[in-house]
Amino acid sequence: MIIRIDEYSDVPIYMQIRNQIVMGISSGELKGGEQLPTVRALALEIGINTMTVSKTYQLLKQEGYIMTDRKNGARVRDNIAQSGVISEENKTELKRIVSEARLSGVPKSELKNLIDEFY
Amino acid sequence: MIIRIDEYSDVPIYMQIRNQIVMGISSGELKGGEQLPTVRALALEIGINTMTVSKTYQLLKQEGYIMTDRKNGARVRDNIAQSGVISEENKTELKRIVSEARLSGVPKSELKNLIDEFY
DNA sequence: TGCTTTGTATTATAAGAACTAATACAAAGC
DNA sequence: GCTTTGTATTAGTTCTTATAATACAAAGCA
Repeated sequence: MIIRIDEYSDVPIYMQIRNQIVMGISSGELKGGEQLPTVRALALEIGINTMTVSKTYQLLKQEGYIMTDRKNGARVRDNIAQSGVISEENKTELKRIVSEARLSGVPKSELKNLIDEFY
Repeated sequence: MIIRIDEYSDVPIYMQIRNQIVMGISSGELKGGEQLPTVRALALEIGINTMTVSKTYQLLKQEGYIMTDRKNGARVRDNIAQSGVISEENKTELKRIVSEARLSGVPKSELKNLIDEFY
């Protein structure tokens, strides 16, 4: 999987990596049990510090998306816990996005189409 | 309109205010031409610095949501420009939210219901 | 004319987050 | 023993955010 960093984005690098991996898991591009690049390999590929990647993996591990150990490196978890609910933060973010889209004249149907596309 | 600040949030204060005003405009709670609180009044109410509120208003003004002048203070714009498209940032954010929701076991229908609720 | 109120500008400062750097360590495999 | 893995440590830089204390220009009003 190719990770692309937007250096002009307000989103921190470690969060951009985290988000792309989460989206990769959801889309099926990254499958359960699949090995992720080593922290050193990914840091070298992107051109950033190894600790930044390490912190990304720690975050993903804490969130339950991946597992890490010194034997196998980092791998996508097979059974990701399903809370069944959307976090309050994401709900508020969704409301903000919908509000901005609505004020921009984007029709509701287009938003629903994006849900279909991303789900 | 009541502005509530979550002091534990990662979202900066000026951005929390900005987002709540944008959502207020979209929902209709804030109407075109309506006067917003003065920077000093809002700063006092929330318990923050006046410059923080001022910067929020400058941002909203730059984005085309409000108008400010020394005569009338800050008012919601009557005719907000409609680009008709969703920004790339918001599209990516939406994809992230949908991905996380899907991995959490939230059904697609629930996301669409939220679109209906927020639009 | 003075006073008030409006948003805004200025300058300085503090605090925290993000990222880098250089190095080292423990655990496991070969 | 050597390598590779994630991780820990310590230090430092840079940027953003927010505050503080004033001050200013423009307009309304008494």
